Order: sequence, then C-alpha cells, then structure tokens
Amino acid sequence: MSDAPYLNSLNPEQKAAVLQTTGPVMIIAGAGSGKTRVLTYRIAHLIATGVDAFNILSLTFTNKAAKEMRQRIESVVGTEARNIWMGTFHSVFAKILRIEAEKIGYPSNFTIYDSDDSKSLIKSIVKEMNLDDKVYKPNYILSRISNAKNNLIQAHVYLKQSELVTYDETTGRGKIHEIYSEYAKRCFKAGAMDFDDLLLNTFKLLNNFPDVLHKYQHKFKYVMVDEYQDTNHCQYMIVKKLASVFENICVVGDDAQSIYSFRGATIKNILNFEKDYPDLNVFKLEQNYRSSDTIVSAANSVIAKNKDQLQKNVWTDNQLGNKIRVIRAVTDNEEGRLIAQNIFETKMTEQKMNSDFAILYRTNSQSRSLEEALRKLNISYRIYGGMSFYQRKEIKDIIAYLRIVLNQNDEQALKRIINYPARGIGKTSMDRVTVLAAQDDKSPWEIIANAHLYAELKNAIPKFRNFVNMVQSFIVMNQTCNAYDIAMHVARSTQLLKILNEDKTIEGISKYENVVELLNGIKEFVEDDTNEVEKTLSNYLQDIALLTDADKQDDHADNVSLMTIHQSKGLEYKNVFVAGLEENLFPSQMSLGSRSDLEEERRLFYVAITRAEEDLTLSFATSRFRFGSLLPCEPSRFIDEIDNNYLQLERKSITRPKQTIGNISKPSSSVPNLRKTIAKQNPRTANRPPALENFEAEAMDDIQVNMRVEHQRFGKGMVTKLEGEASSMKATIIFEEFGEKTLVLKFAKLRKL
DNA sequence: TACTAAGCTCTTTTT
DNA sequence: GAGCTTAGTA
Repeated sequence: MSDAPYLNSLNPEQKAAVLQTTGPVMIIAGAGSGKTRVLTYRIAHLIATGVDAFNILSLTFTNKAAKEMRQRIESVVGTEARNIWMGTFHSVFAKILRIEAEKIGYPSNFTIYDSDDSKSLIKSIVKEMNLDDKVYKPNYILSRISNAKNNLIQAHVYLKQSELVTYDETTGRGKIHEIYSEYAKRCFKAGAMDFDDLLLNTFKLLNNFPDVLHKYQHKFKYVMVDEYQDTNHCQYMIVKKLASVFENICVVGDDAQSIYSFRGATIKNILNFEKDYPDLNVFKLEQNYRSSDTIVSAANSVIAKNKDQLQKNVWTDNQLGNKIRVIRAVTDNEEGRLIAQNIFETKMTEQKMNSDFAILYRTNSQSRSLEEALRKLNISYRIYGGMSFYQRKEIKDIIAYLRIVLNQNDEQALKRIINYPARGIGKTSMDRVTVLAAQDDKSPWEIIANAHLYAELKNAIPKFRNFVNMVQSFIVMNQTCNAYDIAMHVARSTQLLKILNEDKTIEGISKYENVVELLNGIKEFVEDDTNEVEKTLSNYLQDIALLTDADKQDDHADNVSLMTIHQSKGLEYKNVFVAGLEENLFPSQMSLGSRSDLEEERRLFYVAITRAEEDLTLSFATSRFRFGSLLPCEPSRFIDEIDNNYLQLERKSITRPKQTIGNISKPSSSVPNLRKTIAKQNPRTANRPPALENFEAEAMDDIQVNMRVEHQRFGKGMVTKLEGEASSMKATIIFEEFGEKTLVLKFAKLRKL
C-alpha cells in the first residue's frame, strides 16, 4: 500500500510523528526541524483518515500561525479544515467563555481588558486605598496578580498562601492581596476579563461545571498544542482536563526555545510531560533544514552552556556557509548605519530582496536608530510590535466608545471617554462617582445613570444626563446597525473626527489618518463575506481584542523585517542581524540575578541566531543612547560564548574598549519645545542656564563628534564638560556659556525636522 | 475646569 | 524618549 502523497515529503522521524495519531504524543522539535510541517500534516492526516474536523482542537502561538496552518491543511483535505478549532489559547478560550459566560456570572459580551486597562485599574485602586504608588507600582502588582492567576491562585486563596503574603510583606508590599481582591471584584463588576482571566475562568468553568467539562472533553477528541514549552500552569491544567477522556494529546515544543517565563510559562510542563503520561510516545526531530552548518553548530555551542534541558542533538546536512560576522559600532546610530549599509550592499552583490533580511533586537525601543538608518538608504522596512495600532490613544478613544455601547459597566472605557471630548465632567466629579460606586457596590455607570439620587453629584447632573442620553442613543442605534455604521456615527456625533481633523500639526494629521484607517478597517470587516460571522459591533470588538501585531496581514510588500526576538519565534530569514548585543541589554540587566533567568536569555539568543538560514551578523555598540542619555556599553557575554571557530572576527577585536564616554544628559523636555521655551522665561527656572537660541538642526546633521567626558553633574546644576571628537550620533551639539566658563552641551534629536 | 510648560520617573520580553 | 504629575495661568 502506498502512502498518501503528503507523507512522501517527510523524513522518517517526521513521518512517524505524523502517523502516531492516537494516545499521548510529545514531539521534541529542534530549531528548523520542520515542526509546523509535521503538525500540519498530522492534522491533515487525522482528517484524511476519517476524523471529524469538529473534534480537533489545535492551540497555536499566534492567530496568524493558526490561519496559515488552516490554509495548508485545507490545501490537503479541502474545506473541511475550516471546522477545526484552531487559534491561540486566549482566542479559543475566549470563544468558549462567550458561549458559557453566564455560568460563571459574566455577560456573554464581556469586555477584554488589555494590559493598559489592567494597569490603570490597579493604579486607581492603589490610589483609592491610599497606598504609596512608588511602592505599589502597577507593573509590579499586575505581574504578581498575573503570576497568581497563571498558577490558579484566586484572590481568596492568595490571602491564605502564607508564602505569598509573607513574601509581599518582606518586600514591603503586604497589601497586595487586598489589591488583588479589589481588582478581581472590579473586573467582575465591569463585566471584564483580563488576559489571564481568559485562562483562569476557562479553568474554573471546566473545573466547577462537570457538564461543561463533559461537553468539551467529548467535543475535542484530538488535542494538539504547539510551542508547548511556553505554556503556563493554568494552560497545562486546562489541556490536561480537556484531554483526560481520550488522551489523544499531542504536544510539540523545544525546551531550548522556552522564552516566556515572564508570563508564567514553565519549562517544567515539557520536562515533566512524560510523568503525566507513562505510555507516552516521544518523537525527536533533530535534523535542521533551515540553517547553514556554521549557524547550527554555533547555536549548539551556545545552548550547551545551559543546564536545564532535554537531551537532543540538532544537526544539519546543509552547507558549511559563511562565518558569523560581528560588527562593532561606536554608537547605536552607527550600528544602524552599518547594518543598513550592509543590507544595501548585500542586496546588490547577492541579488537579494528586502524580505530576505530581518533585524532582531531585545527591546522594542531599539528599533528607532535602525529605522532611521534604513530610511536614509531608502530601504523599505516593516516594524512588528512596539506601539501597536490598537494601543494608540486616538484608536483607544474610539474603541472605548464602542466598548461602552456594548458594555456600560466597562469602567476603564468609561473613565477614558467620560470627559473626552471635554464636557465639563472633571476629576472632582469622577472621584465622587468612584467613592459612591464603592459604597453602593455599583459600577460607575450605574451611579452616573442615576446621578439624581446622589446629592453630592447635583452640580454635574445635567452633564451626566447628556452623556448617558448620548450613550443610550448609541445603544439603540446599535440594535439595528452593523459595526461600521455605528462606529461612523459615534466618531461623528462625538465630534472626535472633527477635533482631530482640525488639528493640523503633524501628530494631529497622523491621528486623524489613524482613525480613518480604523474606520476603514471596520468597513472591511463588515464587507468581508468570506465568513459567516455576523457583522455586529460585538463581533468586531471580539475580533480585535486579541489581535497582535504578529497576526497582521502580510502586505506582500518587499520589506526588511524589524522585530524583537520574542516576535521572531517560528520565523526564518536568509540574512539575520541581531542588534544590540551588549551586556545589560542582551542579556537584559533584569535577568542577571539568577541562573535560570540568565539561561532564559541564552535561550533567547539561541532563538535569535537560529532564525538565520544563510548569513548571521551580530552587532553591538560601545555606547548607546538610552533613556535620554548616552550610556557606555560592553559587548554581550553571548558573543564570547560562541565557539571562536564560527566567528569571522577575532576575539581580540571585540574585547572591551576603555570607556571614555559617560552620561550626557539633556535638560528634560527642553528639546521639542525649545523654540517656544525661548519666548518666555519661567521665573521658577530662571536660575538655570538660559535657553538656547534658535538653531538649525538640519544643517548640523552630518557633524561627526566623538567625545570624552571629563566632568559632569546632572539635575538642576547641569554642569557638563565635554570635549573631543565627534561621534556619528544624529545629534545637534550646541555650545553655550553659562556662569564661569562652564560648557554646556546639549543634544537635540532631529526626528521632528 | 481646561490648558500648558516644566519636571520627574521609568525604562524587557507579550496574550 | 515617553508618559505622567505638578504648578501655574486662563
């Protein structure tokens, strides 16, 4: 009997993994070993051999990955593939929760809070509890809460976990459990779930409602999880529950690429999988089809430094290829320039497309200098991540209105728009509303909708009434309109469009364009007839709540890709640049505390270099403009960890240079407003150096200065003595006399010119 | 209450 | 650099 044609393209290990369709299966898939292929064909094979697509659940890492996989499966087995439940944990569980919401006391159109919403809620709770927001920082609190949720610890349980509470007390944050309780209560009252709630509530649902569990256990006869090394405890428990009847569970992952512990992922899930399923079938995919031998070997030499890992041997048949290049630059801007130049030249000499190149970095903020350099050489690029479209203020404002139309109890959306555009409802009134809401155990909306019942609010009654009436008119309209009509109506009748359109500053124009783009997006959603989804506002908001930048449609333009290493997971490019290989940046200074954190950074580095197929370039700068000042940098230890045989540059040339560059500070916020500042001197700042005369930044653009700091002091004094040669920073340098022969140097960024 | 400039603080990664 | 708070003015 001959195999189905799709099986012929697989190697023996891959094929074995595809054919083992029943029972517990773990596929350890090294970098570039054709994991997606296996997963795709495995599902296709299930369907081809008679399994109903409705019975398959496939959890992937991004929605985009799910979409692509679905298309590939469709090309093998046809439209049946559309019925597979496939998506990220968050999106699949959100779908389940919408169906079952009432069981756990939520409305089915619950709002999904993004992390901005969560942080801002935490912030107001901290304030209401009169706690010090320097101690109770929203980011920190949120990560504590998130961690707890990911470990299935609900607020009332947190309180009883002495370890947690004691830990909080020793760090001086003994009230965290109270904040957690209040946060959970407020989310619930707002009909809102944060990202972690999508997981936690799914667990609760399955755990507390046997009928629901039974339903989904029997629906999902086959469960598949991709990137299993990046699942957290909660996800693990859910998957385990769902698969416990049929035990047809297949997880795919690579412990060497586990890079999400900061959001609760635990490598234990993959290391201990065998214990959960004694009759487990393990398949190892070790042949790398992606990268040159040099890159594979270099990657192996790096990852070998980690202790926590499963035994495997990634190898390749591919050619030896070029050595790994190391670029050393003086500043981040020079680094960008060298990389851009390199891309430019390689494109010429090797006939490559922009899309053959990717520049990867550790933090989103690194993209700026790279972008500028690419722009100068007219190389088109695309940035993934960073400030995403949906996080922009103008977009969030519109979305907040739309959220309120569906769910008036949505506290965060309400606070955002109640006085935007200004309708005379100020801080004082809203503070009172918050207090009343807490007293009466109501949502803020319920208070303002009944403002006449509260004497404290009498001055604001007419204003509240107007607002409530407006929202109610939207609600009525929404019952008969599609998403686009209501969104357009909201944007117009709130004057938001008009206000933005009247703002003719560069930022204003771009904001207006963004809102128009959003409205067009909604229009597209409404006009899209490739699916049967009803074109309601509710469905639209559900659609976008869990979209990420990685999910965005490829625009098929020929672009160089810029993204963080985290985002690059699963992708591959012919030429990869890893920028910013500096100690404290990569590895991040926050992960130097423990061995396991440092090992995760090393895995991250491993992920970065294994994205490359042909050429890999590592770069670092000896000084970098960060947080408004120029900071000295040392090359990353990871460069040293690569076996010297694979590096093009000799080790001695990357040894640490004597640092002569120190912090160079500019007076904060003086630069963008420089011209305005000159006009009037504020008495409070009169004892500071006078503002600078008008200057021509553009004219000085090409100045190259290297500098040496001899003495400096910051803060109010701002006395800095610098001298020397120039660096290639795109900065304007202005000399100014102040007091006794003190030289003050200021940098101005040229972005706005 | 609304607006502005000045000044301070925090800088990781993402669903 | 960005986002936020504060202080001062309108």
